[in-house]
Amino acid sequence: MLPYKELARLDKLVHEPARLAILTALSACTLAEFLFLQELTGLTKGNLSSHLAKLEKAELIVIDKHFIRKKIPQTTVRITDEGRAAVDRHWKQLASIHRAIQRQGAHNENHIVSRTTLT
Amino acid sequence: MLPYKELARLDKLVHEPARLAILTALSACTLAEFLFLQELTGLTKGNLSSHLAKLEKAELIVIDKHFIRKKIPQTTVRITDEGRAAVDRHWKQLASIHRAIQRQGAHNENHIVSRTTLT
DNA sequence: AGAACCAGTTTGTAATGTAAACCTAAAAAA
DNA sequence: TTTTTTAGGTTTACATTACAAACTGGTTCT
Repeated sequence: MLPYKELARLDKLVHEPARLAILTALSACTLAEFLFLQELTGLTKGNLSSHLAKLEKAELIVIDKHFIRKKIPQTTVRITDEGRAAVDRHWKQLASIHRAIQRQGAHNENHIVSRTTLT
Repeated sequence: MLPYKELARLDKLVHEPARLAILTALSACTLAEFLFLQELTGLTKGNLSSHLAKLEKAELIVIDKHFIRKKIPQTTVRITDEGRAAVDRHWKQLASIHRAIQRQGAHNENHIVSRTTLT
């Protein structure tokens, strides 16, 4: 596929900044506490909560809500294999698209203009 | 800034897939025709039109609507210096954040879990 | 004249992301 | 003991967004 087309079609579930941050952070953890994740990403609790819900629905993460000593609520999050694959793929895709474009830009001297010159 | 925080705060005007594609394409051109850009990115006319409007409003591009031989309407687009700087910065920022995270991941053996372990 | 086409723009709408308000329970203060 | 504050999130409300579909104004074909 043309690199610009690929770029325009990136998976927005993963690409969205807050979720890319969450997924990337999680892919470096075995398990993460809600509040830890919040500190890491700088998101508000509300936003973190709803982004996590969206990621869980897509089965990219698993959320576990429980209580510490039957008292304090704690939410922990793990990335799924599918989630890890998705975020990995996304970073690789970004890099590969960017490389492809830079190579192309280098050899046509940056003067593409019209449809008629499209190769 | 913590890399995950930086990631979560990326400029969405530039980061959005369609617009990142448009800006990146334009930064490799001196000038581009509307229809050429459409072919390159695979966007529909409607979407391309509204994304372009948004980018123009932010002064990242300049749009010129004119007629060929006073007959056929033609819209051409150029990226501004500001736009070129923004898209350039964005790609560099993505790469640098990713590098920073990979380095960090490498030396703490991927078991970060809770706030109390945050360095 | 009418039909089809071209090059885009505008409109309508469903989904998105965010901040602010809210909830439940525990700990601290009065 | 009652009240207040804090902790750990969730839910709600709203403004913004992105997209597809419908539309516009002109042109060429028949």
